[in-house]
Amino acid sequence: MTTPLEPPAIAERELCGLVNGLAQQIADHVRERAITLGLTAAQATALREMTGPMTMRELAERMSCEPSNATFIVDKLEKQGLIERRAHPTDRRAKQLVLTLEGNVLRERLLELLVQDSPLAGLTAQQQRALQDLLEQAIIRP
Amino acid sequence: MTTPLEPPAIAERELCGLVNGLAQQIADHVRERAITLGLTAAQATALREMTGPMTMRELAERMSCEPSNATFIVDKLEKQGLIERRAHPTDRRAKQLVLTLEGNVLRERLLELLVQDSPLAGLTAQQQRALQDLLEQAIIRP
DNA sequence: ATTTCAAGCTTGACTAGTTCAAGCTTGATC
DNA sequence: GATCAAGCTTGAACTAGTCAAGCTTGAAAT
Repeated sequence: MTTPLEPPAIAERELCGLVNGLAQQIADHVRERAITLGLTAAQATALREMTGPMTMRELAERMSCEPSNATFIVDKLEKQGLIERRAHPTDRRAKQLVLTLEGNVLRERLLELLVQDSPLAGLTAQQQRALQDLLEQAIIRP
Repeated sequence: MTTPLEPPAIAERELCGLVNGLAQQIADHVRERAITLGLTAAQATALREMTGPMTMRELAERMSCEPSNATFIVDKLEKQGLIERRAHPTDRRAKQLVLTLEGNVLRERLLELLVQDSPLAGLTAQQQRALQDLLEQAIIRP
């Protein structure tokens, strides 16, 4: 059943495992840091993606989840006073999400925490650049 | 509030975003392929990590989750006849997890599917090797 | 204008996944 | 032997996520 004659497939399996491993470490890292701020991982992701005012749909797309799920997450952030649903200036159907002052402060703290002790800290700046180039090429843009 | 004087931190934020992006693509890929085999993503992960007989705790560690969660996942796999809980040969407290014949077959099919059309297919063999080197160095081994 | 259809969001029901605390059996230590 | 720790399971609780249904609104066609 073993196929020692196909080194490329085996290597790619390993590579997938490595990427998965790194992804998991990053996910764990995000979760740990988020918890210290009283956030869950999903809430932290939402906060991270809130680079500016946007609609629910935009946020959902950035988080690659369904709008109904974004509703759920934004509910939590709203209860904590981190985000606001405002009337969209041009489309009355849509909500415009805006971070509160508190939300912005927490977002900055989160981003700082995420960089500190990141799983990528073991690489030199040059290596990080090389990794970035490879990842940019690997990631399929739809 | 913005700090334009710290380019390295900004770059690392981007890099984190890239790794997260790749991780999400891989996760989506895993989920899609798993579904075609009648598995959920978590079940597929468990199957992938079952490189040989191991205890519940070992599997939980490989999946980086709590043992109780492993119980939950293994229950599902056991109901599908893919895995067996056997008595551990030396420790009567522990269970020894073993894939059934069917489980092994499905695992091989899964691993093949995961390699096909992987998000990493856009890289040449040489680039994949370079990526592997970087990831191996980046990943912290605890 | 009016109708029709699509877009944006929410709600409710449901499922999977996850953690935690509690409890049981067994192994190891003193 | 008694005690404590390890391995696993159970049950309760919660997060996250999907899907279908429904409401409001915008856009497009008639």
